[in-house]
Amino acid sequence: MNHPANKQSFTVTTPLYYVNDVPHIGHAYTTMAADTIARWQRLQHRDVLLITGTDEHGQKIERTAIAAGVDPQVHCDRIVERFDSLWSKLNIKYDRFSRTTAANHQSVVKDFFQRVWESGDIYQGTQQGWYCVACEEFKEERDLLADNHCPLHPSKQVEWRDESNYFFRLSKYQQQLEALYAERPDFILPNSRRNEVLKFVAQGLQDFSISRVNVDWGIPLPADPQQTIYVWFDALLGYMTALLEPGEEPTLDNALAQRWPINLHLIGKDILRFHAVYWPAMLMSAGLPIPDRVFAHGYFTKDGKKISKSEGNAIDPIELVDRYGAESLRYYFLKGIEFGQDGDFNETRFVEIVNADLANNLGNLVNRTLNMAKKYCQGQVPNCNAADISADNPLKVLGQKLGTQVSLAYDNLAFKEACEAIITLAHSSNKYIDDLAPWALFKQEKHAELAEVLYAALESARLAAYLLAPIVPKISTDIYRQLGLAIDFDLVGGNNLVGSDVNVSNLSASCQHHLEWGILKANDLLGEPRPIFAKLELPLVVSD
RNA sequence: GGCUCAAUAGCUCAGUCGGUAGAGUAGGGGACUCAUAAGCCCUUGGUCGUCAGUUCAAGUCUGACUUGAGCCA
Repeated sequence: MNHPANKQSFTVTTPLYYVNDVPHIGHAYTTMAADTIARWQRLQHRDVLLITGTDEHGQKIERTAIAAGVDPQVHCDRIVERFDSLWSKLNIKYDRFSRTTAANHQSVVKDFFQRVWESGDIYQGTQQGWYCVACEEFKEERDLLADNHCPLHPSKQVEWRDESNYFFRLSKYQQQLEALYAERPDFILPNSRRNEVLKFVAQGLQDFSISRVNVDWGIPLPADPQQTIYVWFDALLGYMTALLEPGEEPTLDNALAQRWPINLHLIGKDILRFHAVYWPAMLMSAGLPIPDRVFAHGYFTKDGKKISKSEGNAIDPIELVDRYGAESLRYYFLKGIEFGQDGDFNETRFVEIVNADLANNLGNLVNRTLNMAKKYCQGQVPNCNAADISADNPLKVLGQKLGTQVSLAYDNLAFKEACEAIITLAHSSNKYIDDLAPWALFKQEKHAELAEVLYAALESARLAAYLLAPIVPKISTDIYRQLGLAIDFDLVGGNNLVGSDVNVSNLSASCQHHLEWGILKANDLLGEPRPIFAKLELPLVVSD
């Protein structure tokens, strides 16, 4: 993730989601993770751009709209609204929402197409074969199910196509791609996904078609306006369009002037091939630098079973967030699942994890410590400073290492590891309090010792809150407020909320050293203790 | 059919260079009282998917197999 040439800026993308259907839990997962990374980078004083958006062209959209009796653009607008409202519910602070139907996107696509055209990598050819509209791809006959049904869409029949199309000379880039993977072993992560790509490329690459005839809902091909650009070619370029400043003249050069190449593409494992093979090859052809990293995360099962429409066991993210709230969901998906591996969503486990960590462990730590400070220290930070606390105080020892440790975890997208390290500090703090029994120290009038113990515990809670802020910003803000620190972790970046720009620099400046242990100042006024997280109720067990 | 990854406690997962298996959580018990019946301590849980091989020694290395997830335009 190092980006020496442009160290202060960090650009991360979610996929541009295909608008053939309303958002599902997978969309929410990728976007929560992207938002967490973006928030982390902003806290580290980087100039962050979080890009999300929608991919709106293609025959599938056209047909879905027609079936619903609306204009494709109307259909897209409706779905986009659903996405945007979910992002708002999940407290996602994106900077750019890139739509492939936006006017400026067409110009960028034209410019890019022109570059690839000039490098001689586009040619006209014929493509015959079975086409699945749902996949927007040609299929090999041997892969089809009985009666020409698509293996990925068993309810749909493939259609025979015999088209004159334009092709991209992917085959030309096999060696360059293999060199790229070899030179940059962490271009594709995790490793298991990288292996898949390596094998795929080693089999030999075939040129792929980048245009469609008889699809009106798309961007006309500059070289032949009778055809439209294949959705994937179009969609990947949406990342570039997103880099344009609002109102800027929409040229490719302008789009790439500031932030190209992108630091991180976060994707689901289903679209790895497009991002790890086609996309870098397209960029090579256009003579452009390649993004730093493509990270493919896993899929979910629900209670151990594959999620599918026919099973009717889809997880509706809107229903979940309405029932449990954004902070719980964000915490569960990032702490409860190893990022990069497949995970399971189980409601009981969800409630258990969130309650154990956020209410019992961290929540209770904050609450009990503040209550003691209120009773024993007149509601002030105990009269003690970090420097006065001995170097072998267990919480100081842990706290001084934690910032580095958690930074590393976030930089590696190891969210689970980050949470575990933070919760370990909270546990150690609870144990430390029990061991030293401040209530007894108070009765014995050992005020200096009492101050030290409570200071160490409060400061550890503060550090935990700071480090968790990218995941649970509202809880962190609440803990900070109770500690008497007026920092709102939600006023960080993101153009989808009014007034945020102003606050970005203020915020990262106001918590410049908060990664370190020992920020609370002796005798500062504390806030009123109040539970930071109300426990969730276990779902009723329904027997089938 | 080819390939990738996974399989360890009820659940979710660690397990480095091969040296007789760990954590969190859930279950059981205890002492405490500052606290959200939270926290702390102790504790019950494992033939490490199966079978072979290499080795003084295999969760770990090798091969085959089983099951699951995925990729093969």
